[in-house]
Amino acid sequence: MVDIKKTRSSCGLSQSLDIFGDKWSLLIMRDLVYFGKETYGDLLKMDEGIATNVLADKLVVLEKEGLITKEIFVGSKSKFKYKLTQKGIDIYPIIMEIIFWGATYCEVYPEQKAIVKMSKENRDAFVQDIMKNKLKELKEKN
Amino acid sequence: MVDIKKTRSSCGLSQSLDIFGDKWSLLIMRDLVYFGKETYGDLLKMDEGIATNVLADKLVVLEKEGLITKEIFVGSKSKFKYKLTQKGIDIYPIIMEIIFWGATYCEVYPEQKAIVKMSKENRDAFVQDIMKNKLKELKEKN
DNA sequence: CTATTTACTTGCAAATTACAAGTAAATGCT
DNA sequence: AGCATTTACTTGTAATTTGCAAGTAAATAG
Repeated sequence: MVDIKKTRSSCGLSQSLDIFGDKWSLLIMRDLVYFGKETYGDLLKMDEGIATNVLADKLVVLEKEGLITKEIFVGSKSKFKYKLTQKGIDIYPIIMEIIFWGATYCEVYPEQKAIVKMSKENRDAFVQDIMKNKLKELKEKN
Repeated sequence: MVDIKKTRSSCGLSQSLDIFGDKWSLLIMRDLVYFGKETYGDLLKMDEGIATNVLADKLVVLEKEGLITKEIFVGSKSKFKYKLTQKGIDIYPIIMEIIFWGATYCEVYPEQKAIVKMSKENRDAFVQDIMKNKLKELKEKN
């Protein structure tokens, strides 16, 4: 059985939304990029309370789409480590842009508002800094 | 009956995704911002083929969330005009960032790839230019 | 005055998400 | 060695969302 990927159109927006256009994927990516989470258990503890089966499903999709990789923890056979690929790291500017919007129009916690204010003043430097760090981690391939 | 909005967390990302984190909302916004569509019928014709009930539902949500307004067409009683608010226009940088990502990682049509390449070279100017135009339209309140 | 356009609503099937519980291998503790 | 716990899930079922086809009702067009 060939698994044909049905794209709704050849617009980059719709194709992207076919991958991460849901209520959970970007939150998972946020926790991986921003909060440095690495395991299923860590992700499960996210503030928003994701269901176990939804997390498991999304991780499979994100891996299949090449945004993350799954590898065995060194020294432990029962633990897996989810890591971002370059493709996954590149999602970060999108997340940041949404957080910027949210800081203006939603009632977010003051801490986030402050971070946003600070980072907006030098948007590119901020975004690129975090991405560079993630990329370095990725290349260190530990 | 008070309609309590249940937010999953006080993070701007999750709250934003509660509003437009689905497969359709941003495509509707794209057509309004980018392709200058204004009516239900125009939106229904989008390339991705949205179902009539889904479009109707999403328009209600987007209006309730203050991203768009609905007004009667001047000179026609059976037509409605959907227009972006400032809050809606501010979604544009998010859409653009996703299109940028899509241009790198999805198989988008060449035309879009070219536009992205051009606009990436001067990202801020490009995004702000479109937003300024939309804002001008909004303020002309015709 | 009939046909078409415009903006939907309705009904029902299919897919996705939510919630609770269970499982199975690995590890930690005594 | 043996039992409890951790880790990473799977399974089942209910609720919600989406997809598709059809219908409707007011307004306009010929």
